[in-house]
Amino acid sequence: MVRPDAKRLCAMTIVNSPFARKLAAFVTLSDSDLTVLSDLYRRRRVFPAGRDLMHQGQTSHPVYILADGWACSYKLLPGGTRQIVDFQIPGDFLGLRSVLFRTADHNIEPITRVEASEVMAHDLLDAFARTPRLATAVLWAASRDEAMVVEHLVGLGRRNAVERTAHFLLEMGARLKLVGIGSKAGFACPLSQYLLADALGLSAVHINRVLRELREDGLLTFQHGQVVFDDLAGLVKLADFDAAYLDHDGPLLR
Amino acid sequence: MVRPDAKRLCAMTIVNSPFARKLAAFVTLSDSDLTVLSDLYRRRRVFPAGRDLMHQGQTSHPVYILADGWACSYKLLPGGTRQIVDFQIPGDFLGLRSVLFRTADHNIEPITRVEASEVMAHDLLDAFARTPRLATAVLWAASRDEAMVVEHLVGLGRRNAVERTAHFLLEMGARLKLVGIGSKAGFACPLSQYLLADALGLSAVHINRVLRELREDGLLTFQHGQVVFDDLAGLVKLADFDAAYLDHDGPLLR
DNA sequence: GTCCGACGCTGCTGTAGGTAAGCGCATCCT
DNA sequence: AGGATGCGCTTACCTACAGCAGCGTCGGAC
Repeated sequence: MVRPDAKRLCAMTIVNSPFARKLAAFVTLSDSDLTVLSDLYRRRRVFPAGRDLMHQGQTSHPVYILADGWACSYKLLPGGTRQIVDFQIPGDFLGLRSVLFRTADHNIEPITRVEASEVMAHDLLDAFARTPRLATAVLWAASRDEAMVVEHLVGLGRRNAVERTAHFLLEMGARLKLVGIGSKAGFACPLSQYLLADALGLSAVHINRVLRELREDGLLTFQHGQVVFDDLAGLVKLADFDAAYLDHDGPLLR
Repeated sequence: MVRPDAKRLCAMTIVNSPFARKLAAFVTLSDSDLTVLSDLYRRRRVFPAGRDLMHQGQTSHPVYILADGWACSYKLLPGGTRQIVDFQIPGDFLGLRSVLFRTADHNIEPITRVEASEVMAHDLLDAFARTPRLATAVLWAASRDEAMVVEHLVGLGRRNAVERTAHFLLEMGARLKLVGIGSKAGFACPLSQYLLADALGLSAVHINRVLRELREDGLLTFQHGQVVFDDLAGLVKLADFDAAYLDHDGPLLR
């Protein structure tokens, strides 16, 4: 049996993890929630940048919680091109959706060196059974992820390159702020223009044009791995970005 | 208490509903699963074509199971344009995803006259608790829906107009075949070229050209509300469509 | 009847964004 | 030092698609 103060200490260390910070944005987590959470963190693993850690068609892979670094999930097309569906940042799940299917339907590639905790599906369900609030928070986070995919889809279908790029970078800013990396001013961004292009359905050359345009219009500067929002209000208006997303500080449900 | 043979009769009538047919494609449903299912069907409602039955920003709306007709979920953009995220056909949920959020993040519009069963979130969770297999099947169906949204996103990002249109119509064909409407040969399709355009991120005029092109190449005919696959193999190849999707007849998990 | 609105179809013109190619500047290797 | 290699940046040219305008057909309202 663990002594209460040791438990507390454990909860203290976990509370600043990106995953906990993200969930805490949806519901207020109790100490017991946090200790259950910390159990999920045990099997920490490290992956180098560039080598896929999940392939489409691969059967029965584990689920990870990203602790550090960036990854992306993408699909390959026969022409050799690819479409990046979403980027994962600290606090996000890797491969949660495809755990229900026996086979993954997309690839996941670490963009930087990545640290992630491997979670057994069984342990996760077990944790849900013990702490319903945690289950609610995770489901909520999953719904938010899906809503972001939908927003991405809308952008690809009906927004032009500039709006789309602005919207994307605003959204990344909001997500990073939520887990304590980055702020309203900007964020450190390890994405190359090629990655941006594959995510936004554009060519790398055109991404370059778009970034220059945004820079020259005094809206946003993306240089040397750093995104700076030069005119946040202007960007939000241009991209039709839901600003509530960027702003909320406390949990939505107490 | 219902007599066993009455129960059986009830299960017999429900088994041919689109919803049950769809779930049965994922897991084999027992008689008791089917009776639980039939309880969900009680509050049947009818909606006329064209008038939205859910608005983005609307709070605390119910969930429906579509029994007859077509609907679409879409998002409006400030320019007055819209992007259709997905079409719903018999057997599909309406508004399942946004039930976790307090407010819906998209609109749902009936394309034809629509019959749908209103389901209380509580009843649904109750049904899940009683029949885990049903819960599995529903989760599976939800995952499939999300996978389709992802595939739609990939199409918008990296497929040209012809491939995208072909892929879309193949997918609708596969979905309709699953619930017993339509076949490998084709299906009845109430979508106007304007709706197609809003879903595929194109203009209605260009959809028209694309459909003509597909027709002239002997691949597919879409005329008078009827889609006919003239050259299924050619279409599958052109669109890079996952044919396994179209083929499976029995449940994936027994 | 004839008016009117949906919807489908086509031709013309403009443009957003793709493709190809090349340069500069880092970093890494040998 | 010299050559790879990767990434950012730019220019010139080309195409897939949008926008607009117009015309035909069907079906419903009056």
